[in-house]
Amino acid sequence: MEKRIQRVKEQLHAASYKLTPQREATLRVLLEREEDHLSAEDVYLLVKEKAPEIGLATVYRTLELLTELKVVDKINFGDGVSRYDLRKEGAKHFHHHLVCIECGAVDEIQEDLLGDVETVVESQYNFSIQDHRLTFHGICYRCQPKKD
Amino acid sequence: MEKRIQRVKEQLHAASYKLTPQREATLRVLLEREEDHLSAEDVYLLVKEKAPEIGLATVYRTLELLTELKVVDKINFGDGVSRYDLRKEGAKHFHHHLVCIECGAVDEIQEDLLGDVETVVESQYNFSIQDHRLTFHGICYRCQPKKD
DNA sequence: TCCAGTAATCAAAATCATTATTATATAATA
DNA sequence: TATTATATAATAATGATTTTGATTACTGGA
Repeated sequence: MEKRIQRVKEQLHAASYKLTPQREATLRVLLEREEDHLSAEDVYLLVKEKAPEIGLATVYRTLELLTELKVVDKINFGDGVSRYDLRKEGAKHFHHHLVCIECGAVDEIQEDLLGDVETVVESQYNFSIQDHRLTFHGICYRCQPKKD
Repeated sequence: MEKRIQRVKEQLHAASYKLTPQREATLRVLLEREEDHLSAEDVYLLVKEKAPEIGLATVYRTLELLTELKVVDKINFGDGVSRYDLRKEGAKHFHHHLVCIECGAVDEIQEDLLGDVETVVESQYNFSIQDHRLTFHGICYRCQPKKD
């Protein structure tokens, strides 16, 4: 954990920003809740536990900054709020999501399923892919009708 | 064009809604601008040319209704506004998009590239897929650096 | 150490997309 | 025609996000 914070600190410095206590607290929340897809509000409430004097605007600015530095991904599942996801280190690509229409859970797929598809798109449409976003909507394993 | 309007009219009636002049004007805008990905505001401004007395809320309600009937798809590219796309008739699946990070153009891919991927996801994650959304971000053919 | 200049912060107000409300109009039905 | 349900326009309200203005913290010289 400390190592990752250290690395983000270096990234910030490289872009001539500083790792302030507020930014560090925000980052720690993101690291602790790595598996979740937190909204800005969620992050704010969690950061407040560590640093009660922080403001919502600061959290927004920090998340935006981290997005810019590609430390986090800003995702939008169409539910009206932006969510923030820590990028796996070294991951070039956005991972994929399974959104359950029953319970609303969002699961992740880490593997890159799109290798072949990308090749087709690149050549057929002469489109130079930087990133992709793939979301499946359906019913997750937890909500599958039980057969008994 | 008239045929498609007629068909939507039937769909509306089947769900006990009516094709009011405002709804028809909205639908006509969508048909005329089929290739675009219009925001609610865009649609509103265009409909206003035909039917100046229409209100923004009515456009929103109409778009919502058409989404419900699966006449249009409501898409979110993460730019803060929802966009509305007429569904190709008979299309079961959402089509895919190529979003250019240079010029902002949004192109469409009609073919379903995800058949194999879906099979993997369904079996491996025990996830019953209803729909999918795939967006590639990159540089479109128009913005490719010319080699001269 | 003191100071100037910049960066970062908080709190509050502003903005933007969207939704809810309300009163009115229009159409469908008895 | 009287009654009821639907749809509408205009406006207000909402909720997420951004901007603003005043304040504070940090940095590198005199």
